[in-house]
Amino acid sequence: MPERRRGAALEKALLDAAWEELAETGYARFTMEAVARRAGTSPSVLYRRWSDRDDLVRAATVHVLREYRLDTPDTGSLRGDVLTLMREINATRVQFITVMGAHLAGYYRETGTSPGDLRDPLVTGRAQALDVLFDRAVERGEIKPEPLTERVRSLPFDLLRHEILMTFAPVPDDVLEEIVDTVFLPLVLPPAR
Amino acid sequence: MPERRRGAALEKALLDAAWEELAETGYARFTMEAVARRAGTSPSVLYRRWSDRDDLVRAATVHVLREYRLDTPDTGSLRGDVLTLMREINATRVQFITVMGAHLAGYYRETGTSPGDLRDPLVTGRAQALDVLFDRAVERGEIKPEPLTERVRSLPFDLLRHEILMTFAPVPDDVLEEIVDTVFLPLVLPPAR
DNA sequence: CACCTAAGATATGGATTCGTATCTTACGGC
DNA sequence: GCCGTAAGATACGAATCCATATCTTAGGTG
Repeated sequence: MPERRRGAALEKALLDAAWEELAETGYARFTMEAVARRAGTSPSVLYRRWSDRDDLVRAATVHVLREYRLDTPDTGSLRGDVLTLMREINATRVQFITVMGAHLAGYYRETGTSPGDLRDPLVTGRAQALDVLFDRAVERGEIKPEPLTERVRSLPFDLLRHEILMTFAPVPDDVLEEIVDTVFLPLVLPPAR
Repeated sequence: MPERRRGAALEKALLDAAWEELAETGYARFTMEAVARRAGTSPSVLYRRWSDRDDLVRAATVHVLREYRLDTPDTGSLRGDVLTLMREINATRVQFITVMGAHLAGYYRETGTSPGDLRDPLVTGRAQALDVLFDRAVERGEIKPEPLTERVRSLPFDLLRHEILMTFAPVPDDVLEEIVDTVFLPLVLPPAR
């Protein structure tokens, strides 16, 4: 009677369910049975694909990671571009950052990894978008052609991530603007005096 | 034969054991039996004081929080003072920040709180130390008398916390210096040009 | 249309842990 | 030196969850 999913479609449904479960109940209460129930199937289907709980957690994380991609904004100013990126992250990644930073603690312990190991692939992807963005700012004459250090370039995003990790919630927009206007831009723009 | 601890001494030993257990095995594998074993006693002693697991976790966190206090450095320069504080945090608080930021995820979920709620009492305590420190920098003529925003004042510590949360490890000293020299000081010192 | 693979349901053994109950024994107060 | 309180040990029922095994059935393949 019920339609029976197969192959890739089923696998995606399982991984999505696992991720949602991770986000909602956390790693400590992450059970195979709950994932199966959420996906509308049974534990056997999970064990057929992943050997145990941690294997599934790892697969779900990688799966979600692959879906994330930011496209490069072009608002005409460095301020607008960076703020657009931050707003995008703030609107779509709070759950991911929360899970990555907090709920996976048990996973890190068992695998000897840390949140940075999950973050790095994302960051290198974003770094390319940032390259374009800073190049355009140089062309417009907004900033000097000397390349910025990686720390300064990632500064607004590090601060945003920090805020999210402290509050487990989206960051108010005026805080985003504060970060850009009182911390980031003063460091990269030539002093206006 | 064995000496039997009582009252406050016993309670402190129990809370310390609970905290160590939290730091070493994480919240997910935090069991009453393990805490009791580490403290050299039995579960009944724990249940006599705290109604359940989360109650003990909460008490242990508050207990450790109360013990933390930074004394205000006076090295003769703002750079030295801030770096001294950062090195102190880096040397003594990595475990606490890791537990606070990551291992307590389950606790936050149940209590509806977030790491920021645990951090705030610490920060307000530190803010007073920072007041003294910035006042001295003004007196020395290092920085202008206009008060800095809270965001800029806490910037090096937020970045330090962020680094620790990403790596679960102490931050290399040259990274601390990089944060201070390429991000913090350029924002608070008058431009040297 | 017959066959085979895998989906999905269900049962289960084993391990872990929670929280309570019961008992003995050390220690402090009087 | 007696006595009550609480420390500490031990046992236990109930619940949870992991991981596997077994079985039925849907759906794709030929």
